[in-house]
Amino acid sequence: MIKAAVTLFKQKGFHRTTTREIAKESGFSIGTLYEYIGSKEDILYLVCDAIYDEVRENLMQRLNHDVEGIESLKSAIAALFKVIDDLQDEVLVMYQESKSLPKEALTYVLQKENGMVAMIEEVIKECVVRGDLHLSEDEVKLGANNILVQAHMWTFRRWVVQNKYSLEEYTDLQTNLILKGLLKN
Amino acid sequence: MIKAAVTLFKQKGFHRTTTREIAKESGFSIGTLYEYIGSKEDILYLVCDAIYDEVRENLMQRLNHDVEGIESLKSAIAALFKVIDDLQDEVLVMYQESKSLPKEALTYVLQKENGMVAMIEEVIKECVVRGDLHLSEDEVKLGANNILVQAHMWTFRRWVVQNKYSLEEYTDLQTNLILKGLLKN
Amino acid sequence: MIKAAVTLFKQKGFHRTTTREIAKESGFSIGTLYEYIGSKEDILYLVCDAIYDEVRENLMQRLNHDVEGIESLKSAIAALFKVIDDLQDEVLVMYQESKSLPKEALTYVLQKENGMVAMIEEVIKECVVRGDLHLSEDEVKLGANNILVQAHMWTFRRWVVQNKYSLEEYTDLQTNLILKGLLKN
Amino acid sequence: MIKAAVTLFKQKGFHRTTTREIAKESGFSIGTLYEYIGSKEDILYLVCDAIYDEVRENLMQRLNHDVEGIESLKSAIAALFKVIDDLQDEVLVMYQESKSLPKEALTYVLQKENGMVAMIEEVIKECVVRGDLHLSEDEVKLGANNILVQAHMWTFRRWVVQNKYSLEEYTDLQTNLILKGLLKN
DNA sequence: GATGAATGAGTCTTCATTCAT
DNA sequence: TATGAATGAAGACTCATTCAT
Repeated sequence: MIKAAVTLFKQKGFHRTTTREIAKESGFSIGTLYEYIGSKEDILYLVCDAIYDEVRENLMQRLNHDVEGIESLKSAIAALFKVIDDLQDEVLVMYQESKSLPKEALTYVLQKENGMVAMIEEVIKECVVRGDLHLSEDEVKLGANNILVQAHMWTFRRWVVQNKYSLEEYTDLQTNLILKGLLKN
Repeated sequence: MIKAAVTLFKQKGFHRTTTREIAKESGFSIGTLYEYIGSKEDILYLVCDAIYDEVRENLMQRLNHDVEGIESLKSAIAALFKVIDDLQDEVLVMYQESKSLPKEALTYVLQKENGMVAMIEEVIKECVVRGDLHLSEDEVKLGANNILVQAHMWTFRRWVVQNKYSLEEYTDLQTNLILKGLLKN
Repeated sequence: MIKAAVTLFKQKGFHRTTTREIAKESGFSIGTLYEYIGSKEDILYLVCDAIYDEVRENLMQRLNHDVEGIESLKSAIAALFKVIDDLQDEVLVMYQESKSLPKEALTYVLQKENGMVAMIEEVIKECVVRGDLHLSEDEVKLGANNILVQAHMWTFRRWVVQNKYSLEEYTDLQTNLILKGLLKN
Repeated sequence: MIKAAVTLFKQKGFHRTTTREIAKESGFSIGTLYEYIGSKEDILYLVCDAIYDEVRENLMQRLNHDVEGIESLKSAIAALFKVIDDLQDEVLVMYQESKSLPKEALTYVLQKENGMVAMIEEVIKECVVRGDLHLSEDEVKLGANNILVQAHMWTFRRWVVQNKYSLEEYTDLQTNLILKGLLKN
C-alpha cells in the first residue's frame, strides 16, 4: 500500500492523488484501505515514516566500519549518496510532500531526520576526536547538515545534477568540495 | 494579488488555498481575478515568476562591485544569503510549490533558476581566472549550485538552522566551509 | 428550499434524504445549496425554525380576540388544532426530526416551543383571573402543555385519530375532555 | 443484543448507530450479529417489539385488581405512568425511531400499541358500565389515547415536565386534569 | 469592466452487508 | 458455528470556473 502511494505521490503529488487511486494501485478496495488508515494524511505519514526507516536501514548496511578517520567519512558520504540514489523517488516524495503532514506528524518526521543528521555528525566527530579534522561543534553540526542536503540535492535538483554528472562523479566532486572546500590550499 | 497569493500559499500551501481566498485577500472579486488569470495554476506561475525576479533584483542591488577576487565571492555569498533571508517566505513558497506548476511553466522557472546559478558561477569563474581559486569547470558549476542550495537551506531547513544560528553566524560558517571545506590545513 | 426539504423529510425522513435530493427538489444545484447553508443539519434547523414561525404566525391570525373567558379558550384550542391540521406535514417533520438537531439548535427550537406553550398559558390564565377557571399555576402550565400535545397528537397519531374523527369531531371531543374531564358532573 | 441496541439508539439514535457498534456493545462479532438478523432494520424491529412487550408485561404486573370503578382507573393511570417512567429510555427510543421501521413492521408495532390503548379503554369502559362515568364510545376511545399520550409525554417532553414535577406530582396533576378537566365544578 | 451567484464534477469517508476461513 | 477482513455503493461537502447582469 505504501509502495503504491509512493508511486502515485511521485507521479502526481499528494494532493492530486486520490484515495481511490491509491486503493486501486494497492489492489485493495477503498473500503479495505480505510480499514488500515484513518485518513488520507495517515497514508502520507506512513509513507514518510517508511521511507525514512528504509533510508536509515539501507544506510546502516552500507556503512563501512573497517575504515577509520577521513576514509570513514568519505565512505559514509558515498554510502549516503548511494542510498539516496537508490531510494530517489521515495526521498523526493518525502521532501516535497512532508509539508502536507499534520503538525504533529511533521514534528515526528523531522525528529527522525534529525537522527539522520546525528549519524553523520558522529562520523565527523570521530575524525575530530582522532585529530583528522579541526572543527568547532557548530561546524560539525552544519557540515553534517550540508552533507545530508547535498545528498538530497541529488534528487531535488536532479534536472541539473543528474543531467550533468554520474552518481560517482557527483559523489567525488562533492566529497572533494566538502572536504577541501573551494579554496584549495 | 501576487502578494496576497504568497501570503496564503505560505500559510496553507498552494493546494489548500482557494481562489476565493486569493481574491478576497487581494481585494478583488473572484470574477475580476479571473480577468487576470486563466487558471489557478497561472497564479502559481505568476507568483514564482515574480519571486524569482524579486530575488534577482535584490541580489543585483546588493552585489558589491568594489571588491575583487575571493572577497567578491565572499561578499556575493553574503549578499545572496541576505536576500534569501529577506525574501524567506517567498523563496520557501517557490521551493515547496513550484512542483505543482504545469510542465511548461516549471521549465521556464527552472531556467530562471539556472540564470541565478550562472550569476554565482560568474563570480567564481572570475576568481579562477584571477588565479585565486584552482577549480575545474565541473567544480565551479557544482560549487555554484551548492552555494545557492545553502542559501535556500536557510529557509527550507529553518527549523534547524534558524534555531541554532543568526544569519551572520550562518553566513560566516557556511562561507568558511564552502571556501575551506571541512579539511582545514 | 425549505419547502423542498419539508416535502422530502416528510416522505423519507431527515437521514434518508440526501443533500442532492434537496438541491434537486429546490431547483438549485448542490453547489448553490451549499451557498446558503453550511451543513445538512443547517437545513433541518432552518426547516424547524421556519415551521415554528409559520405555526405561530398562522395561530396569531386565527386567534379570535372578540370573545372572552371560556369561549376565548375554546376558540384558541380550535384555532390551534386548525393550524396544526393545516401545517400537518411540517409539524410532523419537526416532531420527528428535531431530535437530530445539534444540541444548540435543539435548545433554540425548544425555546420557541416554550413560547408556544406560553401563548396557551396566557389564555388559560386570563380565564383564571376572570374567575372562570379555578386552577393552580402548575395546573395551568400542565394544561397548556396538554393542549399543545393534543394538537400535535392530531398529526403524530394520525393513523388512529384521523381515521376515526374529522378535525371538527376531534376538536369538539378534545375540547370537551380538556374542559370537563372524563368525570362529568 | 436488544439491550445493547436500546442503549446505543438512546444515545445516538438509530441512524447514527452502526451495526459494528451494536455488535461490539452486545459482545457479538459483526458476523454473529448477522446470524440473528437480516438487516439493521430488523434490529429496530426487535427492539420495538421487545420494548412493547416489556411495557405491557410490567403494566400487567402493576395493575391493581383489588380496586374498582374510578379508583381502578386512577390506579391504572398511576401504574402506566410508573411503567413508562421505569422504561423511559426504551419508550423514548420506540417513540423517536419507530418511524424508521419498514412499513410492515411499523404496522405490526402500531397494532401492539393499539392493544395498549385497548387495555386502558377496558378500564374506562368498566367505569362507564358501572355508571361511574358517563361517556360516549368516542370519548372513551379518545380518553384512552389521551392517557397513553400523557404517559409518553413524560418521556418525550421530559425537558419540560421532568424538570418541573416529580413523577408523583405529574401523576396527580394529570389524573386530576384527566378526570375533572380544567373546568372544575 | 467588475461582480458574485450558480454550477457540478470530483473528493474523502462511512458503513451495511457478505463470505471465505 | 463464529469470525472479521473485504467490499463498494452512497453520502456530505468543496471549489475552480463560468457568465448573466
